[in-house]
Amino acid sequence: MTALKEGESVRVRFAPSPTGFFHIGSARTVLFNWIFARQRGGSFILRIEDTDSERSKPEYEEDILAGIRWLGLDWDEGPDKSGPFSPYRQSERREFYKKYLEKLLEEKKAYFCFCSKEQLEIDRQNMLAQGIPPKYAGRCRNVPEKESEERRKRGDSSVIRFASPETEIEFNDIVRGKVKFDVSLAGDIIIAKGIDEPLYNFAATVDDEMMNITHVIRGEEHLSNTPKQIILQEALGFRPLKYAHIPLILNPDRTKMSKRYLESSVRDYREQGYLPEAVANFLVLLGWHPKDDREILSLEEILSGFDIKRVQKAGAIFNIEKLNWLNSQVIKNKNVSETLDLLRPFLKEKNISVGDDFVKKVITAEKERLKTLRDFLELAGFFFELPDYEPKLLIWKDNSSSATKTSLRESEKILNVLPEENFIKEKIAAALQQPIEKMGRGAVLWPLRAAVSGKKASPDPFEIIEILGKKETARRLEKAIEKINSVIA
RNA sequence: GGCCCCGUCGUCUAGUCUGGCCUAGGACACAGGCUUUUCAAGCCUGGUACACGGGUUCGAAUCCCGUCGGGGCUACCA
Repeated sequence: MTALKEGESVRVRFAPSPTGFFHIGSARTVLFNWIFARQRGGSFILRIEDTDSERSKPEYEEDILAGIRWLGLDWDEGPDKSGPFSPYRQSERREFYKKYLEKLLEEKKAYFCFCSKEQLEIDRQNMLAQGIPPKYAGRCRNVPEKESEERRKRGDSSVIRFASPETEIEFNDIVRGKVKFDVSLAGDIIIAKGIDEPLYNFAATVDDEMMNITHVIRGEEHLSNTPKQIILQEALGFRPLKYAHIPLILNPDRTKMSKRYLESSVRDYREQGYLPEAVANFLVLLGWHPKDDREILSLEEILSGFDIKRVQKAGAIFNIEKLNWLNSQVIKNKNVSETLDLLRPFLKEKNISVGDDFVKKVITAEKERLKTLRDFLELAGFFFELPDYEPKLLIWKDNSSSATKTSLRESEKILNVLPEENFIKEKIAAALQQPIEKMGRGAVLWPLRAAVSGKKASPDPFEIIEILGKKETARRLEKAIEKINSVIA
């Protein structure tokens, strides 16, 4: 990348439109922008592009802000804090757009267009039928000033079009290299619905200039908007910007990621019990790879190793398996109290309210099995309440029911005489040595484990018994014996 | 359809600019094994990829051309 001039600092922005919950693809765009700014001591600006008042909702804006914070990222200027270029919400900046719109109109670089949507659609179909690329033919480009004014006064509905130059635009994209577009193919684009209602390409161009943005890092879907914004900049006498279009996140069928296949909003992942570190780590790995092949990275490590020039050009399929693995690794690296705090909202959801000490023991026993925090509910639920299970679960391999009963009885007897203070796994294991020698490990331990967990898979019985304690273990063994009796009878 | 972008294991990718060190490396997933009372974790082992076709070259995943395939955009959305 070209070095910046002395004293000039990097300013990047994330400019979402609050028309839906914070999307996972947007999260990656934020991440890349944030990294870019932080690596260079620059500024990261958050700008809300809510020019579409129909679709924009305050709750979506809140969700976006909350999502960015959740990821552990921050911004220097934005709608919630004042900054040198306030306001940072486009709906509050209409006066600026109006000023530039008037300038364009005055200089005859833009004009009012009175064509109806219906007429436009007919034109479109005609061009398509003739095999010509559909674009606005410029019918209203030469409407005399007077007539235009009269028609507007009369109340004829109109939009503002940019009188697009017939030219080719070439720019150097940081990730894709040289990209060339023939601007004339797009025709005269509509830049505003009216003098107070700017549209995306126009508003974004004005703001990027006014907010002193130096680099635009955004998703590939904006690649074809770039030449439109460049011709607007040129017409307005604005500075040129540098661009980086990052590859899209894809569905398994390689189309743009959507709800059809996978959860696509950040809040979904949070609610499923993914941790922000894992999500950020995963997202940055979609399109970029660390030089030394170490893939489990903290934000700090990402910051020191990431290089936007090395990001992949092709889109990347969202591979949930890898996210799961990364998430399990992050969980494994948390200590017990951290994990407990992370788990609290999930526990609350299920109305599990037992002492922290007990939950901590359960966490220790189950932590390495968790892919997500939510898994804890399913995996460790039996510690809080014994699930109902089939009697045959108690039977080890092809042992008989009566042998299973004998084994369970034996274990029960031993555990009943084991003093409460000796309910720690080593002592429990030692106490059970005798029947194990007599009947074999599987014949003793499988029924025991099934009895205290009620599940096909769980931590080992010694650990479970220690956590459950003498009383609860006895209760569960009794229940198991009842069950096996019912089979025998 | 038009414009633009892209194309290395099933997936994410290293390598491509500056051709040889690539009999293509890593990770996830998968299979097998070790451990073992189950599951998980951990450790070990394994298989699978340069889209295709032509060139250029002593030599191509890497350079050139073509073909095919995929995607994005083509709004009075962003």
